[in-house]
Amino acid sequence: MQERYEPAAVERAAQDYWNTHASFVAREDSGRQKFYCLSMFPYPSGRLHMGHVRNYAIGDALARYMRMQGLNVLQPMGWDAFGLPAENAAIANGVPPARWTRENIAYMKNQLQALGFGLDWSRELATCDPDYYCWNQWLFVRMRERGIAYKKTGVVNWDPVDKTVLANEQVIDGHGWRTGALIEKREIPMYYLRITAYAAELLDALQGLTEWPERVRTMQANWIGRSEGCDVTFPYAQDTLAVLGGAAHDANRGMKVFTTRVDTLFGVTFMAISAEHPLATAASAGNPALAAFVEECRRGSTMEADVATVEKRGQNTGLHVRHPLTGEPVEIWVANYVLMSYGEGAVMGVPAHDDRDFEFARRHQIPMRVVVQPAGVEVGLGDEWAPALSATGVSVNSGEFSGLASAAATAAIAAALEQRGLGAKRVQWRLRDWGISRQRYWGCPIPLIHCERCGEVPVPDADLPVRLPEDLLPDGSGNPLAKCEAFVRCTCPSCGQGARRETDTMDTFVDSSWYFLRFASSDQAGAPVDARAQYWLPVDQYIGGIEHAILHLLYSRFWTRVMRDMGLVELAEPFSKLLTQGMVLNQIYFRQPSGGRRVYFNPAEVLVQHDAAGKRIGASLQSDGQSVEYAGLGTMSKSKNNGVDPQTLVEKYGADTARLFMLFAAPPEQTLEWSDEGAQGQYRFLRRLWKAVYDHSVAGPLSQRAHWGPLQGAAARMRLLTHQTLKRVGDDIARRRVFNTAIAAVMELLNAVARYEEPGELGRAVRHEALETAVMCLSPMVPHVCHVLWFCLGHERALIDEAWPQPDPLALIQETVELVVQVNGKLRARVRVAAGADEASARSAALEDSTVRRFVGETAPRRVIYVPGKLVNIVV
RNA sequence: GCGAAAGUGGCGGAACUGGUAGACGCGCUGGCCUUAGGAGCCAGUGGGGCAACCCGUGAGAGUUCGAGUCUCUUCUUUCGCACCA
Repeated sequence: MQERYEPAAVERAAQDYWNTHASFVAREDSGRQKFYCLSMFPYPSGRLHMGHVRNYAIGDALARYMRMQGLNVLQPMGWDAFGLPAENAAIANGVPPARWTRENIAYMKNQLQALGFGLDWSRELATCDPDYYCWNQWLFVRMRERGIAYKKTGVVNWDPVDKTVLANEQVIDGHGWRTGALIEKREIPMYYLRITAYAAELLDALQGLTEWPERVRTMQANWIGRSEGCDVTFPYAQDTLAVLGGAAHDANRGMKVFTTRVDTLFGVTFMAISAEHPLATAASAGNPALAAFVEECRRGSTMEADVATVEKRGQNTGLHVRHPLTGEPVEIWVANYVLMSYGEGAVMGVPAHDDRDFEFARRHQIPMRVVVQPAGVEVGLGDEWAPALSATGVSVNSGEFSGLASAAATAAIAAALEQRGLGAKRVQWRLRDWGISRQRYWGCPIPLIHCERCGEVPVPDADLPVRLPEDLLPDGSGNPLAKCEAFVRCTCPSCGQGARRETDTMDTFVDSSWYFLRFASSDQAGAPVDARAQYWLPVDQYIGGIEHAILHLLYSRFWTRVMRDMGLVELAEPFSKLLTQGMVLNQIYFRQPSGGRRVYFNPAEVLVQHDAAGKRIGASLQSDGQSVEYAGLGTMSKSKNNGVDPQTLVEKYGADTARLFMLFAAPPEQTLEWSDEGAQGQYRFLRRLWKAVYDHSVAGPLSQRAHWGPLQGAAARMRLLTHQTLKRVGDDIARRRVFNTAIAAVMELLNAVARYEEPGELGRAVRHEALETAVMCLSPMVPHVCHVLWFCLGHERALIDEAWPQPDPLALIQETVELVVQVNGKLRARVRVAAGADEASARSAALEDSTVRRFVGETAPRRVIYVPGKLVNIVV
């Protein structure tokens, strides 16, 4: 063993060993309990970033720990390889997305391997490979057959200059990112997946996901958004019928809305419809002011956050509906806050009992009518009314329903509506069907053919996959597939005549909605999954960013159920246990020349000045010594120039230090702040560990393995700490899934070993056990250095193949324990008592203490609280 | 706007089930060693006070023998909002 810790050599040796022994190639074995550990696969953006390192360090630590517990572990890796950045890179550099993506994959695979993650590369997949997306297409055709996939129109962001559909990300403040043109909303036909058919099941099953973070379950439940309410039809008045003409689809019925507060029906003073509502278009015909407003609403982005924060504006159509119970005319307004994509594209306006309607009515001087009197609130319609808006109470001004409590009024009014055929109780979901059509090149082609005679025809299974041509170059103006005649021209599978291929591709969320199933049988050429999925699934531990808490996880839960209903898999829930990892942040530094734009400097180039107490007092740029401004913490990004390349870190300190820092600096679920000094500190720790093992092992092998009898003094304390550490680390990893405290525990153990100076063979044996335990406990987190140190400690077998040891109960026995003594809840003393001391002896021990006596005084305690083994609280 | 979370020393964090606030690490201070290094070792480090002690977990209230932890109000920050992945 050499004295110096040299990470490069250590890591090469360990990785060579794992590779030659195929340590991480997983095989199905029905006789062994499996553990499927999955970290979300990366988008191949070019280089690994710190978020990846963190994600995979967590997953690998868990996988290695479970492997040492004797489980049959599968930890695969793949590439979420379709997506917009490849097209952006193509526009910027003129490189076809396929080449760019594949080069990135090759580079990043090298980086992952250098970090020494225990991955089964034999199952590697990339979603841009026809072997994979073939099954997206096959599954899509099956879903279309079953009515899960269907076609309807949807709203997209349209850039009128580039004449192209933009992603939300490409819309900046309502303008196109490249052209700067004002974005318009445009309706186009698209394919949707009927996720709403599974809404109830997806919601109910959340209760069974007890190993998911509570907040993720809450967010999903709110997203699915079950609400009980009532459909209400407001019959059209004569003026509206005249505008709609006889052709309108529901002209003879009326305007349908959904409400959760039908008890406020008598408070309706207006109706609000979306600018995209058919009636809005019809009413615009002879009304220039309205037409201008509808036109204005068509501009701007489709994002809900934008729509919801926009100033609530509206325009009266001058048309009316009739109140379903009173027959009174009600004005119809077009309002910019009503979404066509949610519900019916129309809402009833009850200003006195809804926040948004209240604001809208005030702005447009629409009358308000109070119809619910909450208990103990003055009726008034000024600002003071705001807290009462959504309250329930007793119905007033509601005809025959006045005097009923809100719940009773809801039931009675719904019944009255139903009797007239103008309404019915219904459950409404916030969840909308999933639009999967994208007018983009770098994605999975939707396998459809448009034939003039036969209409829309799916591509027959035998002709799948529809291969995406890989040599096209997007230029920012529309989908290059649409201009590729070689792709578009085809023959109709049904009539044999010339036809045109669909050029829309699928949302990349489709790709990631079932990749975890494919890993179980990635070499299966005849089906998307096979019987091996039954062995490996569900994923026992899924790890990924909190930003995926809703969409990706919900789509995957939906997709798995669809495959279940097709008989392809038996499970419904793909992920048993979920860990949502926090983001990686770094400091942001900049200078702002007067009148100029901010120039950002990478924190690595910045020198921070401290005062004598260690407080940060300023920062300057290393190169010129002039000061720079500190702008706080932010996620690592190019625009803020605060990224840290993991490659540099690995080259400087090695993979083990990179992993150790990521696991030590924060618990997995919290955000993590990058710190160069922190990483150095972890490197220092690994060096100390190395030195400790070196100093111990140069003295030669142990003369004999110890037979542990009862020990005394320092040796007993050392063994106690050793086995306490083993217990703590196991609990931290297996139960709590936290690594920072596990690592801290080993640091404490190593600090104690350094202070433990007992000479002789007994001392050496105790020290040996402590060091062995430290190496064992750290090995899931820093596997390379531990692999080598394990051999240095005299073992023949590789550490990865060792079984995780049990703590020795004998070493954990303590004869006395320290009790905290409080007087009136304030800490006053500590006393040692026998381990199993009863209340009487604990109490008398506490009262013997001089400080305690001083605070208790001469009077008898009013009450004494005793928590065995922990504390005595004397109340006086 | 709606939904979800988080606020603890100079900094990252620990305190898991209501029971010792600040483990572990970084930074900083002093010292030692030295073929001088961004190395290693030792000691100190929440604030106040000579001390006994007192004060301290974003702010404000409450429950309790006891609150960082539970309840309510409030402020700030972060994440998601359906075409970024």
